[in-house]
Amino acid sequence: MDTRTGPAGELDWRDFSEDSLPPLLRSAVHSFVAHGYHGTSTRALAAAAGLSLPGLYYHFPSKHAIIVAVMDCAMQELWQRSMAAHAEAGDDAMRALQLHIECLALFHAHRKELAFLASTELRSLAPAAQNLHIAARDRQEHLLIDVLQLGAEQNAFDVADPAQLARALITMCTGISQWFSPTGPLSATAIAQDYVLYAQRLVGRG
Amino acid sequence: MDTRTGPAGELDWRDFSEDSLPPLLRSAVHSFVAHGYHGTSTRALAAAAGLSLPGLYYHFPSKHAIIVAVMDCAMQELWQRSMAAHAEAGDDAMRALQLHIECLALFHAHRKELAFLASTELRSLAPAAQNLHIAARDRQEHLLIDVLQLGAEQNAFDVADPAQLARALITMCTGISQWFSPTGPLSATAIAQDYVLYAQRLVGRG
Amino acid sequence: MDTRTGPAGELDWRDFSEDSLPPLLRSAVHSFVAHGYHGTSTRALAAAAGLSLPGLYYHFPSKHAIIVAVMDCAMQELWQRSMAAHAEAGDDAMRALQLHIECLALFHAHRKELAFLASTELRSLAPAAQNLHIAARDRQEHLLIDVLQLGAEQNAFDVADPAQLARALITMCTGISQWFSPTGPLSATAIAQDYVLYAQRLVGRG
Amino acid sequence: MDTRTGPAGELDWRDFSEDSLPPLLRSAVHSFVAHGYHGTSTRALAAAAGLSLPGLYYHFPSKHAIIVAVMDCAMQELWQRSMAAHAEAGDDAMRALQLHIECLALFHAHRKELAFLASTELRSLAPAAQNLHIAARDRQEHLLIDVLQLGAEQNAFDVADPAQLARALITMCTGISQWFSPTGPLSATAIAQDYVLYAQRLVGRG
DNA sequence: TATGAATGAGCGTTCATTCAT
DNA sequence: TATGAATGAACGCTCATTCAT
Repeated sequence: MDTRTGPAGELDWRDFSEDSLPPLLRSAVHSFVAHGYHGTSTRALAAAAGLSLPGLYYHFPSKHAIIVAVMDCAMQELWQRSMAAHAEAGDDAMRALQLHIECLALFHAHRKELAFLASTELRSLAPAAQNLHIAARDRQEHLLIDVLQLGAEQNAFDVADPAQLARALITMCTGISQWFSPTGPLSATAIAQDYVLYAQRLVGRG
Repeated sequence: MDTRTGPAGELDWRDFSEDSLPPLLRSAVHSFVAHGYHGTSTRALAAAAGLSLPGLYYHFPSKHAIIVAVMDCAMQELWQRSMAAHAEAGDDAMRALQLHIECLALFHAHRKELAFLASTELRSLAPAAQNLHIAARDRQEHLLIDVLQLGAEQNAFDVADPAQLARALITMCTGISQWFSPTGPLSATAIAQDYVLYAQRLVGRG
Repeated sequence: MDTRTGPAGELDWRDFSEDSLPPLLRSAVHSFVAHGYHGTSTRALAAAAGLSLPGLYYHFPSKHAIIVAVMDCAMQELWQRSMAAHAEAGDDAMRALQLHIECLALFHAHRKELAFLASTELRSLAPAAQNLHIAARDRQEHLLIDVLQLGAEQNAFDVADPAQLARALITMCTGISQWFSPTGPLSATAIAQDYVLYAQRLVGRG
Repeated sequence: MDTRTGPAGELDWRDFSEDSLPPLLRSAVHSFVAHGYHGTSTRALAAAAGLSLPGLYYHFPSKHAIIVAVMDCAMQELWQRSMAAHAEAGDDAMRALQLHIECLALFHAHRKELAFLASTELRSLAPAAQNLHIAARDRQEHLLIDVLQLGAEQNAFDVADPAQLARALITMCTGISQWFSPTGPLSATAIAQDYVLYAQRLVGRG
């Protein structure tokens, strides 16, 4: 929840040039996406990471801890980027919506595997971790609801049920992670622009 | 609201009063949704069905065959309802869009678990079954793409990239299965109406 | 142990024209030879016999009872043929040896599967049945030992250890069931003649 | 009775003082002989080896791999001993026959369980492994056929059908593994001598 | 007789995890 | 740090057998 304000500079929420995960988690994400949490064995995780099985357990206390780490990274990265986009938008509801959707779309395109896991493997978490992530997800969702609510109150948007529309917008963006391909015809940036247009239309101002 | 137009036997695509699954598959859907395919043991499936483990294997040759049966039912039911909706719409692109979205939304609300599985457990299928279901999913997707294309050509819609928008619409509707609750404040019918409005706006005619 | 003496005539111990097993046991022998007792399931037995599984259990109380029946048939048939051959031989030790070996060789060629089982699946029998068959096998073996002993005492044979030689002769003949083929170059009759010669040589009178 | 003729490293084919199997395979042989491959469970194998079930699978990838390893050892040991015996015999056909039979008899007595398995569980092997072992068995059989053929051509033996007689000799020796007991009245060496005599008689020179 | 439906026990195998080295 | 060796528990599945019909 720390949006850096120090000399190193504000986070550029549009920059996905650096990978956000340590190598071990990177390969774990790959495996989890391909076969699911329960469909991935610790041996497979170790092999994918180039480690022996006990080597894996040196870095993480359990298989569960690995997916928790993955999902923590996912939620944290999305949250920080969302906060940065929000900060850039200022008080304008329409601008906030545009940047929020752009942020969501970029994230689900550039971090498609991570994003996919975050929405898929919630059920695989132990109850405690699950509750934490549901809270984080709700917090993230409310960011958008608040934007829609604000826009509706300001008559900037024609939106009857902000919560309902927020869910529609979010799942729409989440879907990107299921079909986006970095080698496909559409760049992440182009997709994000399209989705911003979709969002404008959905709030009745397209 | 009986939309049957032909002789007895036509499907009323808005009628979800009857369950579409035999009891054994019904309980399997429940388990698979809760823990995923790989997270559900055959013993759990048998227990949920009120059977012993060999009893389960009397009815299905393998665990895999169970999820294939489930996904077959899902795709087939959605396809038949979609075709019926399409038939009701006739040649009007806007009407076709409205009924298609209504159909999708109703299905993902009323059959939320079945629909959720169909989009979640594709990766758990063996290659052959997977290919079959990818083909069915693509066929289903093209139904909507064609509507959007037609509307665009007729200038009924303002849509630049029908395939792209179709994916957005579909994932939007698919998302319903993740949060809809039959005991929640919104009925499936109400949600479907909202989503039809969303669709109209997304094609620039809302 | 009954060597028929009635009007139907003495058993022709060289005649293998009729199958000695009811069809169900016939197909069971086939399966047991191919995969062994423990490698053959009751389902496989039922299928091979053209029966349903409960149908199998109508005829036999258990899988074990089936192999017991098979082995009973094997031992009984060999015993009866051996007794008939013996009766034909009369008091001449050399003639008794010749006919005994001819009998063994013919049996292991013409009834190769049955004979193979009888020597292979003894270990699969329950203790009680196992003891019975070991006794029958020993009785059968003593038939030959007695012939050798008699011949040795009469100086018809040059045999130091009749029991030892009997085992050699018997396993030699038993081996026929492992490689004999009814479509091969050697007929059962020809093989039997060769083995009679082998036996004569082994008793030092070839 | 050290027959080594070359530099250190030549196998003494009459020396059975050392066990030829690692302990795990040793106990597996025991179990397989007692109950057959299909009648022996992996749990029984593990228990006999003093391991837990996964411990067994740490050393071997499957139950099948265990019996393959056993049969490989059996065939290889017999082959090496046979070759050494052959080398010792030189060009003399009768001497080759004598040593070959001595070698077979000693092997089937001293390695009775291993030898018993090699001739019993061929059918339990998967097709690929089965073909390999059939080839090895045929190669082993041809060793003796060639000796008989050579002796027949040299008029050292009176043998009409070398292949036929080879089978008789081999099954005769194989039979030893079924009744030999190290605590019985006959030593392996004594039995081997008897069987050499049998062989001499069978080739018409006893 | 024959079978559809079922089951307790056990199969071969793999799981996540541990620990001495 | 890293690994070879191990394990209790559970996996998907099949076994021989039964019984109502």
